[in-house]
Amino acid sequence: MSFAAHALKSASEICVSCAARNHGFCGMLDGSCLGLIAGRSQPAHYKRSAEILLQGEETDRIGIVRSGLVKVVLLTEDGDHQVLQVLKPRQIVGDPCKTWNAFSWEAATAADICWIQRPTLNLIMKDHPQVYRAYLDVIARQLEEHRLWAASMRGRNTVQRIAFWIFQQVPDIRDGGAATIHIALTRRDLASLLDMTVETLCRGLYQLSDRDAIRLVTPETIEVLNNIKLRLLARCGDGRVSNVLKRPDPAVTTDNPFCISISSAHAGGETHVARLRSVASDLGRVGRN
Amino acid sequence: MSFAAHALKSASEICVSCAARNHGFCGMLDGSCLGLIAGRSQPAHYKRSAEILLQGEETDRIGIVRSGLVKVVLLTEDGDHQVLQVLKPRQIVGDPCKTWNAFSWEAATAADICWIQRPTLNLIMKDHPQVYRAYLDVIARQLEEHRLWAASMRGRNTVQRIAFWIFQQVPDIRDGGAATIHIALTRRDLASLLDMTVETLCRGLYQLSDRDAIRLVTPETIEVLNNIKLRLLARCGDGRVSNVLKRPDPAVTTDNPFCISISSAHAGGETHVARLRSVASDLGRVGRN
DNA sequence: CGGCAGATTGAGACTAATCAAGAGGAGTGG
DNA sequence: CCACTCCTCTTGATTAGTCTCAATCTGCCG
Repeated sequence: MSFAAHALKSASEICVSCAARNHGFCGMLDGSCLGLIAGRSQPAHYKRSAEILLQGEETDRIGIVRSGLVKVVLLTEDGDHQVLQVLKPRQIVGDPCKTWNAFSWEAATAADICWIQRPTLNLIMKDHPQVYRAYLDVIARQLEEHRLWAASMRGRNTVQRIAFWIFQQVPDIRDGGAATIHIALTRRDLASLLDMTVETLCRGLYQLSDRDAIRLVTPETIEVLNNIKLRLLARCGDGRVSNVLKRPDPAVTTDNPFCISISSAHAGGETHVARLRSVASDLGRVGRN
Repeated sequence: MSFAAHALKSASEICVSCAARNHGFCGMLDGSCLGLIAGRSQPAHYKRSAEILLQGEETDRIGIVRSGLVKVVLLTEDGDHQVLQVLKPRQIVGDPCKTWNAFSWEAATAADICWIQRPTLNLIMKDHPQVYRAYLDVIARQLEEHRLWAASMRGRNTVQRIAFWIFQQVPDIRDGGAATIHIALTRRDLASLLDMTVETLCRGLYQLSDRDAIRLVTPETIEVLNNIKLRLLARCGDGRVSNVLKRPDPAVTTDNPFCISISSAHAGGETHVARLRSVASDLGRVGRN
């Protein structure tokens, strides 16, 4: 009992500083429930490129990313490893329902994982259905995120994909200002995530640099010089983008039409799509079919 | 009460013939729980290419595919349709946790959907936590499936992707035998799913036909003449990736399993690539030649 | 200092998109 | 019945984009 109390205490102390404490899975649980789980969870630290879960192995625990980045990789028969997704803090490592892993999970950076034994979680779940709810919510978000990511990679050439990724990394939404971002992933991992070769990634970065959208400070550090230009490069054909950028269009610079989120893409019906299409044609978007 | 009893009865009758009855979401529920849900569900029929859920709209219901194929599409700003995934019977339509839809769901073929109002489901869930469990399981499977699909599309050229897709459609695993499969999707949808243009899809199909792997009976019907050749053209291993990796390899289970993924891919690069290349030549590259 | 792994740059080959056009089928209206 | 349009499927020629192979450069560690 004293052990349990001690465990509970230490875990709670850990939870205080945890990024996932008030958000995601843990954030959806109430105090008593969180205490139960916290008392039975085991934090673990992983160095960069350490294996967290190995594809094909059996595991009876699931984890929550506390800090760092975790990549979901598929090991193919030819020994290649494909980065499918990069998980950020608060997201879940491992497959909730399967005993064996369909993928490998590796630390993309130094990372902390908070582990919970699956049987323990199942026991808690019996008394606290809200755990299911929290779990479902996080997994559903990861599914949506992955679908959106897959969609983002489509219909974009390599430079656009790179620009899009950088654009997503920019912490603040303020346009025009300069932001310094740190590329935590290696070139190899980033290239695999963006589905291209390292060489192409490298060339693409320098293309963005040549166009004064970003500045390559060090191989791991880039500075976003022009966020608007970056965003345009992320979604438009390179040919006519420069033309658009040369003539400052107030409609584009201030109230950028690409700010329109996907959710509202169909709200306006015909006229909305028509308007978007006209904008797209202005920018020379290379669409398919 | 009599109405409820009637609804329960009719729904149960529908359930009897439902493909999802004993599998997936419904299959994980026990009798009483299933009865509760069945009594409150509404079946609906959709014609091919009918909108099931519209991207950006709000919905308070989720659906289960009873029959037919449902495509998850993302409508881009330029009015393009991107097919992200194709859902088969027993899978779930709609986002479980969000009130607005991040994607559109459309009937890829004539399809039947079994709808459940979200508030109703939430009420049932309070008393029957197993519903959460079932729900989580199905969503997790869809996430895994989508991740696997994304991985399958990578590192394969267009002909390999087409061959891979056809190979997945073959109902039986019997090698060597001829099987006739029906392409339920339109060329446009299939091309979008495989991330290529319709022209490329068409050319690829005829390349497979020229190599006597398949025979194009009608535009919608193809006959698999040589399943082994098809699999080789798809660049599939003898088994699934997981099966290969499931075998306990002492080199893998040591403290540095990473050596087989990254290190060997680079350090032993020459010989490894050379070996793969020889295999590839055995399989017959689908180049122009 | 040399080895080593990662990052960068260059030249060439080749895949797949684009543009263009023809063939076939389904529906419509005269 | 035909002509007509519209759409899907198909094939051809061209070109841009990306991968491959190769070499160079960098920082890091023993």
